[in-house]
Amino acid sequence: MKGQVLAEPGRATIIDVGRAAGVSAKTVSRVFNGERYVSEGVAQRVREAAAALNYHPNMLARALVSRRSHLIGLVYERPSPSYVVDLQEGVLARLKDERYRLVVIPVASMSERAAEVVGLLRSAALDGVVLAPPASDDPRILADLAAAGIRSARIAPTRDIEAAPSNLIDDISAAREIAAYVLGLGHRDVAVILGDPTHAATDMRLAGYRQAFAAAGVEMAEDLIGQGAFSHETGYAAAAALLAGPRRFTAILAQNDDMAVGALLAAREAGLRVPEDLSIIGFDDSEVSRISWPRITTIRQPVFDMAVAAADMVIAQLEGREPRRRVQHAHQLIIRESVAPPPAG
Amino acid sequence: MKGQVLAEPGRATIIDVGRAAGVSAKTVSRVFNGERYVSEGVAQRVREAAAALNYHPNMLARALVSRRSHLIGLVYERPSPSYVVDLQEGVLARLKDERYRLVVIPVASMSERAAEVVGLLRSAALDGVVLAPPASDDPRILADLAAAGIRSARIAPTRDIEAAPSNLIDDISAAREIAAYVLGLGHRDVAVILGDPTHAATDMRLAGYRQAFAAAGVEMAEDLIGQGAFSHETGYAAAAALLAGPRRFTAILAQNDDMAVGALLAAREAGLRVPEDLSIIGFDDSEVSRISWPRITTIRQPVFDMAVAAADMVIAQLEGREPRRRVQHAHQLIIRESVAPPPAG
DNA sequence: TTGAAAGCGCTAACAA
DNA sequence: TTGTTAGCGCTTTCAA
Repeated sequence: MKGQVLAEPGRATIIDVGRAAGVSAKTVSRVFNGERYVSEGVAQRVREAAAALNYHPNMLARALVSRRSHLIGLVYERPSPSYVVDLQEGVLARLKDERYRLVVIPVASMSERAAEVVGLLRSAALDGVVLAPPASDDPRILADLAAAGIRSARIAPTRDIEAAPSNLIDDISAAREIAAYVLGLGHRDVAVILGDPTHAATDMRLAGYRQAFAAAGVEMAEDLIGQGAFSHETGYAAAAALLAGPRRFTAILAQNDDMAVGALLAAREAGLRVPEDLSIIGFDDSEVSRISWPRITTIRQPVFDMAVAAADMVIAQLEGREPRRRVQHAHQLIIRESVAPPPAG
Repeated sequence: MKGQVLAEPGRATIIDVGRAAGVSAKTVSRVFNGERYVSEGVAQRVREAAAALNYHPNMLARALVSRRSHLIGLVYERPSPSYVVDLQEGVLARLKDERYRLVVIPVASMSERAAEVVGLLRSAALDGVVLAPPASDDPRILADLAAAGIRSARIAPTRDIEAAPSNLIDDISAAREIAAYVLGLGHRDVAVILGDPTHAATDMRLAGYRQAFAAAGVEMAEDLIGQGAFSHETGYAAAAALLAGPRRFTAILAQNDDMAVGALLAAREAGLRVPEDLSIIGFDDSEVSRISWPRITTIRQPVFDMAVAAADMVIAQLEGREPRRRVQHAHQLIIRESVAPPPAG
């Protein structure tokens, strides 16, 4: 029995391995980090000793000395489940095989955000973060992150596009296209359901709709603009309110798919057939748009790809490479069964 | 100029704060950890110095010395987005205000799992993990976790219920109830769409169906049992195959809601009305069951609550408290519009 | 190609 | 009530 004993948790350290292999701790470190200048014989001995002792490097110690936690955060405000999962899977796809881990940081609401991000900065020891809306548009968050030396990349920001690496689609053009498609089918009385007003996409998409109406020479009815917040429930409520109002319309432009599906339910309850009596249009091409009935005509926004690219931008910065500053991702009009020409009458 | 200078990252340490406040590092540590035995005057000075230096504790250093990363993992195999999000939100709800962070660890498939979990053990420095199916049923994973000293709690395990803290519903009874309900309406030719065979819930739910059939004295048609894997697509495919087969049936028992919605699509494409011509039954009460049309009759499984409880069990262990070993959560039959008595003919 | 010494920023244990 | 001394397990000098 020597005076030195393994710590109670029984976890072997680099020193134990070194002792067992008859080398210094530094040499063990070299082997485990794949550094050059270790003779193959020594490396072999070290590996055997490590295996025998069931040694695994302590990430916490590594993190302390290297100042790298290998933790990447994903900050988002809970929209629909499928959007969140697309986002996460995209980031994870890029992190895979990279030694980085994903920490999810959903924030409940605008008001909570400030405190939430302070907490994020102070306590989470993140190396970098991917910011989804609306955090991606918050100048204060960007400033705090930069001040704390936390790398970031953004999904769908609309302001200060150059402030941090960005991944975008052209929301205005996309909204214009889909509205033009609807108007092109002959619709003239078109309702709109807006998303959360704190998300900049809400304004951009509305601007795109307006451009399409202007180009078609159709007046947009301001009293047919309902307010939602990107959820199924708010889409349902907004559509129900519009349908209960005095003004008739033959199509609804919802600013995302969840609200479009909510509107679908409201239409059914009002006894309307979709698309024969009422056309319903979404945005995002999220899973619900594909599994609803009828399936929703929408704009495909490559959330997964955007998340992959954002994660890549964060990693590039962490590795000292220059990240791409701004990637414009392609959107696409997806025509499905929820839209038809307006009823003859 | 002293010889000692702040590190380039400019981040103040506990020593800098101590120097500025005229106290030792340990005293600063006491203040920041809310320990007793610090006079209010000193505490005040320390706080002011910390604020002036923009000091924030280094979590990595804390983690090293306390042997706590404050990271909790969530291991799951990607089922539907709404299930995943329910799970995450449940864990996060319990972690909120607890200084723990959630690291998501989706594993692609059974085969990947072993290596994935080895990686988890070795590299992620997790304090604890919540295991969703099918990881929650894997004895090897449980053994490895225990060996590594990582606390765990499980969602919906079916084997070795006492091996680690568990959260369950009574899948057999639940499946029996919903099948009994369908048989009670008069259905006799009932198809089944199974979930992923590697998930134990698949077997349990089938067993429950069988019990109901036996109790009703109805023979279960083995050639009406289709294989799915819990996804919308597999539900669609399995239902389409059954509908294309020779044998008629008036109801489909799908083992989750996603597959039920897939079956709904297949029924529509086959020109069948749901529920007039064909009843469709799901399981889980996930979001899709509420937003589909018709809405799906299903069994409510409180995934969110189970995740909250599982996170609580992990935290209890980390704090040295005795966790609850086994919580049986209540399920509930949710009757909606996708089921009707069999057509008269 | 290898090792010794120093220290990352913090806290536990003890002393004052 | 406060401070001192040792590390946590690893990597980074720098020397051999």
